[in-house]
Amino acid sequence: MGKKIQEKKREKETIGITAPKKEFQDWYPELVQKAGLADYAPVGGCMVIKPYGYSIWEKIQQTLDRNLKDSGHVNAYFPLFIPEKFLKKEAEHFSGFKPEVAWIEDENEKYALRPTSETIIYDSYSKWIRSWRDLPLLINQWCNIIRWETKVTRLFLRTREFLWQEGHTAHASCEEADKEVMLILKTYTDLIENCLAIPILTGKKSEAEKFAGALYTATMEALMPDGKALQMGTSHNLGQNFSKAFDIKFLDRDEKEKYVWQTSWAVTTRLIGALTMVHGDDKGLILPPKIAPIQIVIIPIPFKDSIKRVLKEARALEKSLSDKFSVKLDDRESYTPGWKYNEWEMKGIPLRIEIGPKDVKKKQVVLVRRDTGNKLPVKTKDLPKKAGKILDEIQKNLFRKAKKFLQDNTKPAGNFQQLKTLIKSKKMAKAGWCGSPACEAVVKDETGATIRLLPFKKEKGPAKCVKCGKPSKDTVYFAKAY
RNA sequence: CGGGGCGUGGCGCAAUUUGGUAGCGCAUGCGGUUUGGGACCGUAAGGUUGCUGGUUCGAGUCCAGUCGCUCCGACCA
Repeated sequence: MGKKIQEKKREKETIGITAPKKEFQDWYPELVQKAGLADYAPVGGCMVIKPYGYSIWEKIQQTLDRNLKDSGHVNAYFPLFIPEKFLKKEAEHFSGFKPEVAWIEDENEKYALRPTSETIIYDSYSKWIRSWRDLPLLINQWCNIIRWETKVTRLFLRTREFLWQEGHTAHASCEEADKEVMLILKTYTDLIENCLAIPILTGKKSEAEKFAGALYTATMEALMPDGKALQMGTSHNLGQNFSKAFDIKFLDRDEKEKYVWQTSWAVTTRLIGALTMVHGDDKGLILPPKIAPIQIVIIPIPFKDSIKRVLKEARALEKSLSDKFSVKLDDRESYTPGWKYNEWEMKGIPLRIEIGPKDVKKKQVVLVRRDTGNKLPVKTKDLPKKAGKILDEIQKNLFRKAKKFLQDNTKPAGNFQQLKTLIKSKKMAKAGWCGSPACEAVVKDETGATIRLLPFKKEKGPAKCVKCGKPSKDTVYFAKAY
């Protein structure tokens, strides 16, 4: 008897996620696969985004696309293949991307599979832009990107092909381009903090870390549970580097011919990886309500003598909730309620409604929060209002928890030894920097950490450079990165 | 690109040490009983052991090569 129970227990442990979040290296890929987000592909370095994972991407797309269109951006599509001579036109850009470009060729020409589309798009811009009246030009593209990484480390975070949107704008002045960079940063921040509930730090990249070919790069950085920073999105002011290389000129109001000022910016399917890592727990994924493809799952408790009545009630619930929320009624007969609880918890559905014969009798349902696991009986008539309120709370709670993690794991480093210790203990370090690339390089060499960003607003911090001890120019954030 | 690990039904594993013709759990199909936290009984189907070659009467097992996946570094969204 004891033996049987033991066997039973062991079996149970093999269902669902077996690795706890503490064992982060195992937990993450297991969760991604078991929650139905993605799978390994039969092609080296590539992944299959499964329907559930893709539906999260679609939610991200919808949210961002709407906001971009509201601020005057339009979508277009450019070729996957970029002639080598285009890619070479901006020297810094080319040398930056060269190591990870995949090529195909025919008898006439060698083509890059786009690692990013600045060059192919700006060839068109040189034809389209003639006058100040053509500006600003605000175009976005949703597409796939190829970067032939030598090795793949993680689903969603590093693959040879991934999905993204890339915005490419042209403006009459540097100030306008600056404004665009910040507008996009704000749009991204809204997506990432308000919808994905992931707190971020924003600032500029150092010269060493900026986009190849940019004047400067604005970045959003989030901290993952293993202490590594994840770049969530970037927005670059390209200055006139590309417009000079691609001859994108316009006649301004003052009748003078000028080169345009450009920006480019992107977020990728990597956001799904961040979402998974930041909010997930031992039971699986936890999706913030604003990005969850399914916000509420209804699980009927079927007893033989009451199943019809319960199902009828469950369907009525689904109908009454579905104009306000995205609802799924799981009325599959071949799975027990307990099985379904675990399944939908693994998939991270924020709110579960249980309804059984007892509830029908009492004109109530039981609400269960994914983030806290709390169960709460609610009168059916109060349900839409109450559900909305709880979903709001879950959204806020997830952000609050992630914010606390970010704060608790960001510590000041007064000297190099402290910096080393912090990085080793998986923290993000706030430290002074004299501004010299040499100090930056030594830190990277000896700790593995890079400058993730220089905050836009100068922050108070250690007065001396963490490496050389000279007066600090900026307070910056160091961390290892994905 | 450097170092480690692993490739056996869909998934997780056993059999490899000592060569003898592949087994278990989960999942799946069917029949039935069930269902308030991963139900149970019965039954069926499913594998040229990553690939190529070698040794042998005989290879999942030994040898060589190769491909893939994965972890740790370097590089990168």
